[in-house]
Amino acid sequence: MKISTKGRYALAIMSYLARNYKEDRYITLKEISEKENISLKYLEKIISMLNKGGYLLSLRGSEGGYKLAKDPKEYTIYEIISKTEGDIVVTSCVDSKFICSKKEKCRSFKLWNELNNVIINFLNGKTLDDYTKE
Amino acid sequence: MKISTKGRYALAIMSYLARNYKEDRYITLKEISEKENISLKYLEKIISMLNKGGYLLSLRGSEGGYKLAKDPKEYTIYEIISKTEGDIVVTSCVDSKFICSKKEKCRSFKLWNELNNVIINFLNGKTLDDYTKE
DNA sequence: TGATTTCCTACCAATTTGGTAGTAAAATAT
DNA sequence: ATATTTTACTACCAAATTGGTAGGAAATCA
Repeated sequence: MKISTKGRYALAIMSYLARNYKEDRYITLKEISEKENISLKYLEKIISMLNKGGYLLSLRGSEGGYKLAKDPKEYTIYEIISKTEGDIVVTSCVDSKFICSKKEKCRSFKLWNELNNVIINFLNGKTLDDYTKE
Repeated sequence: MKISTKGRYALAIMSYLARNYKEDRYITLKEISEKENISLKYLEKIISMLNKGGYLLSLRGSEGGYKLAKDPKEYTIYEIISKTEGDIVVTSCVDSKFICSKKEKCRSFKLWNELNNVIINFLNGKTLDDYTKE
């Protein structure tokens, strides 16, 4: 029942980019690594999970780096966490891919599905902008 | 971000005992193991975490087994889960034992602490009786 | 062309998860 | 008494996950 470092570091990266959103420059992982005290190599791995399908903008070479593709208000915390940790499913039966004929009647499914929704609604209700300004 | 089998099986055990609460007899793990399809040895391990400080009543020998020490309405789901999984702490900094001078100002702490409370409140708001009747 | 920085693949140690095995101790049935 | 049942306790183990590291290729800019 834990958010791993992957998710927490992902949020740290995104928040760093959000705080520098107005400057509109590419920010290197080296800079984030030094300011946030996270290993560069680990950051590379984490950001590669975020940097898919145009979720971020990136550029190689000097003066390169990463920046947000859209306004911090348009990123939800849930998105950021689930891109790194995978979909939040407190038990595997809650996963929509999980096939179980007893779902309708199952006490256990009902409980965990409800808990899952409580968590997702909470994380979907907050944007990166909310988080960064808080 | 998962509830492990330990917590889920603990709930299955407790719910089984709750469903038989009115009969007022000791119920063997063998019976629960067969009805719920969980290995006897694993159940022993899990129930040993629950059976502490008078949380359950137990008796050895034939006609022995386990039964609830109080009414199903007086057990919360949170208690049951935390006895087997440990306290729910979505990040270690949320733990009251964790000392960090930045807690007051920390965005990250605020977010995870709030999420933690959302989860705990949800699980504390439901009793074993609610769960069993559902 | 040299420095910088992302991108990609592979590897690895430590921890957690999900158990199993064996035996001792207590209570009951015969 | 003693055989059976059932909890109680300790130790072990394989597989998966977590939290990284290492090395090099490819792109971009000065």
